Amino acid sequence: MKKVSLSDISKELGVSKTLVSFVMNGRAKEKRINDEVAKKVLAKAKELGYKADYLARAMRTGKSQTIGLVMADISNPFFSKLARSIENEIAKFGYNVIFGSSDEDHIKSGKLIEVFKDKKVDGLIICPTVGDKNHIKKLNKEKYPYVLVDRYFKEIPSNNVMVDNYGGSFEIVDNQIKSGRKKIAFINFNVELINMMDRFHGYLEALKVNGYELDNTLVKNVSFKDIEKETYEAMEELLNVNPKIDSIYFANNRLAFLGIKYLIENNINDLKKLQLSSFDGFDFMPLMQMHISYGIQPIEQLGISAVDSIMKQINNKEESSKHAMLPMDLSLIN
Amino acid sequence: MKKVSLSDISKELGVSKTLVSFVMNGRAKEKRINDEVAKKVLAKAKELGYKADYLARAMRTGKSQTIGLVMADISNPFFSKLARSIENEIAKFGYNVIFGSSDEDHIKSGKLIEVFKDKKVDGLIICPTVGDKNHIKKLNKEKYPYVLVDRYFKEIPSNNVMVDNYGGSFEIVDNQIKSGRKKIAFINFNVELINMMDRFHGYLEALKVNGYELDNTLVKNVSFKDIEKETYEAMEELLNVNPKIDSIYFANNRLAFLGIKYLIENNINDLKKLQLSSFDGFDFMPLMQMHISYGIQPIEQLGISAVDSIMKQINNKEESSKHAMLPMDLSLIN
DNA sequence: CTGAAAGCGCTTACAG
DNA sequence: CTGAAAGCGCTTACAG
Repeated sequence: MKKVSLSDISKELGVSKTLVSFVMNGRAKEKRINDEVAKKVLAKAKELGYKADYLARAMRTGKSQTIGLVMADISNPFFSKLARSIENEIAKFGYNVIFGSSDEDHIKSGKLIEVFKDKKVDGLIICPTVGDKNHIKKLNKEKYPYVLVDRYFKEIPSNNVMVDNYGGSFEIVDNQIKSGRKKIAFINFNVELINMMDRFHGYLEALKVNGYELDNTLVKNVSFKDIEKETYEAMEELLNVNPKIDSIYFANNRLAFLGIKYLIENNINDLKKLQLSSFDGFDFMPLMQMHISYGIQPIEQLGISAVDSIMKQINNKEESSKHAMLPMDLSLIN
Repeated sequence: MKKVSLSDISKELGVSKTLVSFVMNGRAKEKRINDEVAKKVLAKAKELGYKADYLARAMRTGKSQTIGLVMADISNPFFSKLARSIENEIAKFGYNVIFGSSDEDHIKSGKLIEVFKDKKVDGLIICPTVGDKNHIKKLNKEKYPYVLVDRYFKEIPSNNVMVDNYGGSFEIVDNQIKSGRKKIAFINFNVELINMMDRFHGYLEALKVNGYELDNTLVKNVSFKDIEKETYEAMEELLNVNPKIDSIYFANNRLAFLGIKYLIENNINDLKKLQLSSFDGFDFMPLMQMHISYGIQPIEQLGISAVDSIMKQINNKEESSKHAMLPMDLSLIN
């Protein structure tokens, strides 16, 4: 089963490669090629099992029908669901996706971006890390099609698709307050990711609107690398130093998972005394010992919007710097 | 920042493209190129910011430095963790991975395999679906590098990396019996995936070894597509028809999740009466209301072994049809 | 309506 | 030790 090329067809039929190429690319009408000839070409192509060589075409046209997806960690459910949504949506355009995980390390994400560009992806979908500013600036300068997902930089113009972190966070905390909680602790990451900052600001605003003072001893920031240890430490400090805490709000599901793990391991499970909430959840949250309020991120829509943006850019239909924001869904417990 | 090509360097330096190519590919010594000349080339390449065009090279050499990963569903934690393991491991060889989800549909997986081959991936890592036999046979015939993961076909030779489904399943059920359970129900998928069949056989063997009779009313098989509804139905039938059931064993974590959801929604949570076990788990299983015994699949090792196999094949170091089997880890509750 | 030819940026057999 | 040249399989401006 040796490779069939354009020239095999052209030779067998005694026509030029040009003609065959036009026909195979569906440009027969446009190029006003004789119907009979076009049919013959198509038939012969089928007979020989011709399939255009992807690499040759990609090299010539500069289009690879592939996009690159750079995110923090494909094994994290948020990202794997996002990846799936992107896969499904972009398949509609005949595209595939090549992916890489940065672990929130901008050295890694920078390398991934470069490699994917080398591999001539037609566009990039990126969940940028804090240090990715320069990479984004570079993409802007090169006018390389890309869209940021889940995070962006206020000071750098970009196409991006975001979740309403601020609004969702506000609602969750506001609900805690409305259900009578007085001392609401907050555990977040100690990085300057805009999505995490916005969640903090939502927390602040909910306090303010309800006439609560911010108590800095109630706010803990843990590092991404040492998340297990530091979350445990944060829980311990919160509960020991401040025994009046009656609610803990986790900035994401991983933190919530670890926090709940701590509580269960330490037999702290009186939900009347201590209520829990999390910015986003896992499927299993409703099945746990510790009931918890949580937000539901519109992950599928996030992927759809990202693909929409990148495909518009690839087809030159979109101006740059479009900021999209999707609302959160909430599962609240009183 | 226009593209710098080989010939740019060769022109500037007055040497041939051949020479530049050799130097850039680290074959200077081998080709016994003058050290001075080689250094000059390297310096000029650096000065100009030369980077070999990936597509041109790939077209010429037929190597894309990319592998294709075909699995059931990237958003399923098992597969997303596997994807991550593969990503990490293959990065060590300078490779990237392009992925696609088949949803256990062999039409989809067949298409993915074809597309990835079109895109000239150097190898494929595949979690095959039941209907993929012909696709695998075709790959065998073409001698295309691939390795099966998590499933394989007994009647078709292949390189594959498996988990010890039979042994792990045996241990789990044996543990239930040893802890005094008399009527152990089993919920599985109704498909002929070898991994699921092996889990069933492990269940059978544990019964047999302990002198239990197989009671067919205790075994339920649900479909992949209608999993939620059918798992609920299975749970209902099991518990109503057979009130003496004192243990339910789920063939995978998704089934366990749904089964537990059913139990919680129906307030059935007396673990003394009804014990639970699952072939594989989720991180959160220890945190749930319903305690459950579960196996822990060596996912990371699965990815590492798969990459090992595929890279050996790509580098022509491995004969075909190597069957690897990795042991399960268990988290058992009495 | 159709074709000869150039070119994308590499690699490599061949020649000296 | 080095180079001229062919070729991978396409696409497309140009010419008629």
